[in-house]
Amino acid sequence: MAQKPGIPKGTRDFGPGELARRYYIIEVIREAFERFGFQPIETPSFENYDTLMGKYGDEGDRLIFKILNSGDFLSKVGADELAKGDANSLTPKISEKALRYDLTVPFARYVVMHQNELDFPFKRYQIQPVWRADRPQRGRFREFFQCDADVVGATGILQELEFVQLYDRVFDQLGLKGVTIKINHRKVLAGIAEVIGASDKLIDFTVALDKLDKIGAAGVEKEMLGKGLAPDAVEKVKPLLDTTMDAMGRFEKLEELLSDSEVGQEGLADLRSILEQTDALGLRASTLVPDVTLARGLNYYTGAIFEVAAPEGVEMGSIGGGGRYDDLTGIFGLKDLSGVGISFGLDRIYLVMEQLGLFPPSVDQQLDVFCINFGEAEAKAAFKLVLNLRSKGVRTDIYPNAAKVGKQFKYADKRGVPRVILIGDEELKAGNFTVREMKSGEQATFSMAQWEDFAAQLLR
RNA sequence: GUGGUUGUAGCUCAGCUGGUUAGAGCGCUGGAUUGUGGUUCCAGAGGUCGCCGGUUCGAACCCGGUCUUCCACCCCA
Repeated sequence: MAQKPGIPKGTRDFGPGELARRYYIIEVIREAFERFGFQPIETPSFENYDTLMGKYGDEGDRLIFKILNSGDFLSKVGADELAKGDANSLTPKISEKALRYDLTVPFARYVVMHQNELDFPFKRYQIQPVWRADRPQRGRFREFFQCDADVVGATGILQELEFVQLYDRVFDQLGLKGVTIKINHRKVLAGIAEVIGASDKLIDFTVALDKLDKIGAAGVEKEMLGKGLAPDAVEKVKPLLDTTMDAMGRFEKLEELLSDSEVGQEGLADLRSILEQTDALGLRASTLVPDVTLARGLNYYTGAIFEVAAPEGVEMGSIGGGGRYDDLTGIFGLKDLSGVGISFGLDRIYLVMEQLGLFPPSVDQQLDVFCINFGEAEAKAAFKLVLNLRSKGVRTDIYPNAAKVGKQFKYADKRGVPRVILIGDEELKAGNFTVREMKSGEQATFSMAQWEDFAAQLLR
């Protein structure tokens, strides 16, 4: 009895057409990473359970895929414990491994484990899949690729400036215009919380603030009150919730509000200087915008926070994010090592580019020449020519058997080949090959001896 | 994890208040055309109606469960 095949929800197969486009994006990102001096690393797809758990907050823990122990996974569980049915205390006993949830925490683990081999500041990039046990939606998958660049062991905002430029270079190369790079600062958020006397509720406060776009000022106020923030504290935040004001306007309000907060001032100084210097350096495809409501990665970011929004009119969550974490390696025992990094969401960038029709046609053309097979003797000569063309870097293929010519042409057409070579008995006798341009239907005949000229012409 | 939604041919979808043999377009295969694709014409193949169970004389259609899709939360690339 054959079973019906399927793949787990939130996962996808990729066909040749999709992969050509994905590789194109990856190549642009990779080239940019290397141009900016980052070095590649890879880490295992699964880590020890304890390495990942507790690093992303309660919500994050829930979304981590746990791997069931091999063999008798119940051997360490007592009968009474099993009967209790408490999943939280049971899980660590039956699972010692978990699928990578992001690339940042594994990187921190890598840095700590290899600290004696690394030259600091260490700049690495990493392009690998990560897994989250989330409920899928458009642009949200349970298996997806992140493309991360981080530097550890470097302080000073030159790094932040560099990451903004890196984002911009990639989006410019991809032809993705109108991207917004939003920036905020963890110390600014801490400053606001301090000024309004809600330092102990920092996370609740920022999570609520982050929803301004979605639920509006009234919704944010309601959520803050619901989370137990004092009414007069919420009142003080109100000026920041004025959605009629643009980003810079709200930024100025912020400067007023934070005049008495030392942390707040530190954050503002960073932000101001990143904004000013970026302004002076210029950006090609994107805009850098301060956004007080931006709050993410609260469990480890300590300085600047980035989030990248797709161009206006495209319905898509963030296509990138990042920030500075002063003590990420601290949890693994290596203190006082500052890190900053950003991430590109490959799968979402793909969807945005698809929607905007930004893939160049050349990406979809994966074969330069296709050779028709007319029979044994003809194919022998043809195959020689095919190998010659391939040796020069021309992407060439030949039909494996002497099927009907019409069928072979149809196949060539499906593969999107721009030109077809014909070597039938006429050409074979004369020592020629005929080239048909599929689009125009024009045909030209070359002498076999001219194959190098023909190849050179294609590669121009 | 919560609430909702979707599932019929390879793809996009029809299918009436439950009624006989479940349809269309595109695609696919073959032929018209044994050295010429993308146009045209002709013929053909392809479905346990997501899966399991229930109600009924009778279920693609109604009910329950389950899986899947998409959406809103939560959170996030």
